Amino acid sequence: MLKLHSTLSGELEQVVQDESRPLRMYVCGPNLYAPCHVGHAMSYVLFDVLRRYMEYRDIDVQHVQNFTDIEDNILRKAQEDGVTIDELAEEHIARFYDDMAALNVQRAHEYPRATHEIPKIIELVTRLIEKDYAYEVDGDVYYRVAKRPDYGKLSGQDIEEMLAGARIEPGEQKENPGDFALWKAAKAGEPSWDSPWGPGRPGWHIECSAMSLRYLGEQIDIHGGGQDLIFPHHENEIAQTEAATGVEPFSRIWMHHGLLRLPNSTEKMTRHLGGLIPIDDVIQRWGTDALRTFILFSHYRKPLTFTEEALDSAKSGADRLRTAARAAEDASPAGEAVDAAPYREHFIEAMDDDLNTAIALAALFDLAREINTARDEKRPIADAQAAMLELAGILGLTLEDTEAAMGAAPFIELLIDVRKELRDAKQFEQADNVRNGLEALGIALEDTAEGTAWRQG
RNA sequence: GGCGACGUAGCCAAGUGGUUAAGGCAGGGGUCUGCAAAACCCCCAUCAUGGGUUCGAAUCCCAUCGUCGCCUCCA
Repeated sequence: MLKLHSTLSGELEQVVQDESRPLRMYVCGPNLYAPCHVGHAMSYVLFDVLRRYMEYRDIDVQHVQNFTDIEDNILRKAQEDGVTIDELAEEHIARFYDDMAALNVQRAHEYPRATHEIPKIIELVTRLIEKDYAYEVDGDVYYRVAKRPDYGKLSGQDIEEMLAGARIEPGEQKENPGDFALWKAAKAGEPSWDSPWGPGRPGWHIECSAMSLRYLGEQIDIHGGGQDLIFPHHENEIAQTEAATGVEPFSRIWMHHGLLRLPNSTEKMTRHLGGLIPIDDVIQRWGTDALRTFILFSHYRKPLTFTEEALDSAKSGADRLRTAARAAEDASPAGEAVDAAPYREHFIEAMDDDLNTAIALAALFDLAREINTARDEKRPIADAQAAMLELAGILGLTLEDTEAAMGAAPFIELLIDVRKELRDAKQFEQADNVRNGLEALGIALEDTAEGTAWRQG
């Protein structure tokens, strides 16, 4: 039984699928004003692993992730670049899909965009006004926080405390400093949509509520995102959605992960501050398996620091798994075959316990050792290797050589033949030149009793 | 100031009351090899500090020091 920690209850909650429908998972996606960085990769890889594992455990998942394509940063960036917000969004959505493919992240079932959901947003705001949870002032619509006694339940904040510290920006006409905008009246030059309150645009939090309601219904099973979204974003989503539907809790489980920190710093990575690391840079240098291994080496609720050393270490580890999973079995194996069952059980036990990927990986490393030992002893390993690839696949690890290396395979084989002739002639110096030359290109040769194998090193 | 986390070997990191504190990386010593590489074997921590609770604590409590996140637009 899979259990996940919920921020709302502070405890482990059982993940169970309602028999009448798929399990509903909503993950907060990016705001589309800049490319995604490694911190986003960490988030999306985590939820990808969660989904893959749930599916492995025969849970049918409906996975929705939003694109927020209207908010202050996007308006500002579009203006700076002299493009429309739509053009800006399209550019970053295309890049997002490329990044997800490179990360081996499975596509969500739906990727709704805020600006494509305006009717649903207006409907939701209207309902909140009707229920007296929201009020309109000069074309702005605000959520009335004080009407919700349990406001703050997710972040553990006390409403009185928060209101004491909050401020009203100039030009805002809130009843209460803690109130937040559901709808913002259009300013000159900004894109806007017609609404019962005049032309305007949605506030920051409302789009997620609207999209979640439209694509997943009034109550969902898992709502996820980074810990930086707990307040105010998710707190406000809960307030809006529960007020509008009367259904509590809006999401059974609120799942939040720790944030990635910058190298040479102890602070989190964020696009506001610069110094970001684009996802494709990391994948080009270390590879997808290494990046995913780096992320999964620690528990998702803890912060993680991005360092080159840690990525190198993760890459070496991933290579070790790949070597064990891909090594050729002896031509005529004999003796006791490796039994992967105990490792599979260990893996499942770890994953069930709030997605303990560090222990799940440890189980794979233990299995790798046993496979390697059995291979040395010429015992059957193929079944165990298949099990290993299956379990690694749950973590989204392919344990494959890159396409570039695969494309070069015929040439590498040719050089191996040449080197063999040199070795047979005891011309070791020249043979070593071939090997060293390949190594410089990232190809390592390994001489075995059956001949010479090569791999990416 | 409020709320929430965290501090385990050279590095990353699991473990949250009870056999010898997972796993990875790096390092040292072996086996194998023409030499390597890979692989395998062996070695490498008493858990920030100080108290306390307990038969027993890295695990619970208190204090101290240090670090981080959130407290309105960030995964």
